[in-house]
Amino acid sequence: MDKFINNTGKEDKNIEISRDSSYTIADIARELGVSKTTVSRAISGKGRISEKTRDRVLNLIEENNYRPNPMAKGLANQRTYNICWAMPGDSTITELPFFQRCLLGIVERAASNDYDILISMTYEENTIQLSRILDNRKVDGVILGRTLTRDRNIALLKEKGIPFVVIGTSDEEDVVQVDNDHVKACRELTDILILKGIRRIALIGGNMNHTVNRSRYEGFEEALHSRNINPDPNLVYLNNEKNEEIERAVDNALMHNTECIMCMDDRICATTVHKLKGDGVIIPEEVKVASFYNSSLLNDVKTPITTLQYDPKELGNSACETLLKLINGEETELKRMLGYEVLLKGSTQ
Amino acid sequence: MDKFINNTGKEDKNIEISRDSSYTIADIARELGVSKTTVSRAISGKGRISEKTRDRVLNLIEENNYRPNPMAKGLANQRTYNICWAMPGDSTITELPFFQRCLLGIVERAASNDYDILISMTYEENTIQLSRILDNRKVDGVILGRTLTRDRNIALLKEKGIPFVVIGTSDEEDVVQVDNDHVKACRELTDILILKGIRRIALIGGNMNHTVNRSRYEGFEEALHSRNINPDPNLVYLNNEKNEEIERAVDNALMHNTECIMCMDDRICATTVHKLKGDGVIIPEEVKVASFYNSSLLNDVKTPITTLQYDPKELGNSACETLLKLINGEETELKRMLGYEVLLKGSTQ
DNA sequence: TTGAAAGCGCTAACAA
DNA sequence: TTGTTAGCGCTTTCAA
Repeated sequence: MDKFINNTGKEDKNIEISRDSSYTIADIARELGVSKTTVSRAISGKGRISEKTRDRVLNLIEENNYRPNPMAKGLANQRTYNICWAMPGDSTITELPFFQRCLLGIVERAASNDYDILISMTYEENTIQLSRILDNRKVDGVILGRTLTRDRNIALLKEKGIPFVVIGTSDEEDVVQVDNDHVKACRELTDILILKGIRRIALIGGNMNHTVNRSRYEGFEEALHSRNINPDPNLVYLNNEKNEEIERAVDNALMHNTECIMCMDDRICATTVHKLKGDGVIIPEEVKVASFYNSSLLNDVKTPITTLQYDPKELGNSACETLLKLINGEETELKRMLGYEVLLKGSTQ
Repeated sequence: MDKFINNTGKEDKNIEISRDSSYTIADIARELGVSKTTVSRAISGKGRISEKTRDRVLNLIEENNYRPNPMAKGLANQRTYNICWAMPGDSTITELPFFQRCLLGIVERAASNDYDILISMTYEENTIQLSRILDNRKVDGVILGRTLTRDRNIALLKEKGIPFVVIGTSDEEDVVQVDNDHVKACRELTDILILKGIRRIALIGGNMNHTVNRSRYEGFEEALHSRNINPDPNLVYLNNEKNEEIERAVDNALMHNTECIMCMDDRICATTVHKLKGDGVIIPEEVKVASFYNSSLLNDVKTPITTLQYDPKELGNSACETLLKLINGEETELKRMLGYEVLLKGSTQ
């Protein structure tokens, strides 16, 4: 422990190195016998300055481990150098690793541009939390973690006129989006199952206010249509939130002779698999199972599940990159689609 | 959608209400014919001011939905009004709902004091991410989400001299801690099992560099000792990280005739239960199972598992409250212990 | 190429 | 009770 804590020699050295935290641009200027302006120019790289003086300044800065005071810089530039990560606060969703993984990508990208991430929770019903942060002007832009149909948070963001990027899809114009191509991915996975000769595919889905679920449904339907299969309304179960609802849907699907149960996300799939096991239904012999989203929730399942796989960290990274461009007034695509993978496993063999 | 987005009437009204975002204290002063100081005093409540003028100021502020510029305020006060939430970035841990739930409590408490949360990821091996945020001085204090033995992040925080609170336990002096009483909780749960007549209790544990795991082990051992049971070294398996290691531990425990497998956390428990099921071992008839931590990971298990239960949100809330006190120079306890619940379920009957 | 000075929006010591 | 003034630490215009 001594090694880290009580080595006073090291501590002293550090105190010397990092100096007082209120070591300012003025101190540097004085030590070098130049003006604050010159120092500022050396740091920002803006304006003319001789190589020689720039190097002198930069060296001293390096030596003293000087960092500009972010608030002074912010006040002068009218910037906070913070980005808001607005993630759902609903308890069922907080459990999912998806948003944590996005965050990892966001933090990484932000840090490399000397930006930091401020957290806000969002809710379907109200926008007060996000409102507070926007009103307080603590951030230069916002990444919205999920989209809803008629999304009140998007409305709020537009109203406030702050740069923002959504992870997800939105019908509204002028909303910069980054998303996986759920429609295409789900169409492809469904189509593969159809090509395997499966016809009676059931779909158990979640909240249809979430645009991601709409996209998944759309892809599913498109695949059926393109193969001239009429979707059986008895096999489509949407808007299931609670475990009991999902279990009931499984019962109904079995009753209607489904060959394969398609789950819209990993939580639905975990519950479905658990229910099937409890009922002694064997996967894939008696019924096949596939999921439109993969996560560690499905790790502990005996039969590996056929799923679609995305990379949430890359999503976050990309969303952050796009937002930084917006903030800096650079051009960006309005809609950026990231890839996916189809993982065919034992549950559909 | 119109209702939220295109109601230009509403939009206009809002634009009028929230005014230009660069509406400042000087504008208020001018409109009211008073000085900026007076306005500042009305807002902060510091210094003498007549009720009448205060009300006049406050009313105008309300009307115009004025918010002080956080950077100007910060620059003048030498405060950021931000708190850093330093959570583990290791992928296995990011999956756990624990830290998200803590965050919920932290955000809630911070917001009610007009503080915001900045994210930093921490790692066992390096401290660069946290270093960056501290050097940049974007936060007034830090909440460290977990503690390690010989924790480099704690060393860093001490060195920088920034107020901080850890969630977890630390041997070092002068570290303000908020934690559940793991030692006591684990002792109690273990003791209950002993009282049920169980003698051959196996323990499968995780990384012993994490202080939480040390505390759990301590509680387990204390219970055995106090009942004069000699812990069988063949039944204690520590430092298991990968699933294969856990599964091997389960095999060994069964081989050594364990009556009950105690898991140090929910992930270990989920893997253990899955492994037992796969091997056709029936819970609780052939072997009992209990866990020192409960979470949604254990929801989808057929036999409900006996566990200890904590409230991570309360933990976050409490840590944030404590940190705010530290920042404001108020007194705080050095160590705050929160409660727990013992949930006896079918897995130990 | 460099510097003086004003300004970003707020606080607080001091004076009135 | 209120106002004047001088900062907080940085950027930027304008002048040298």
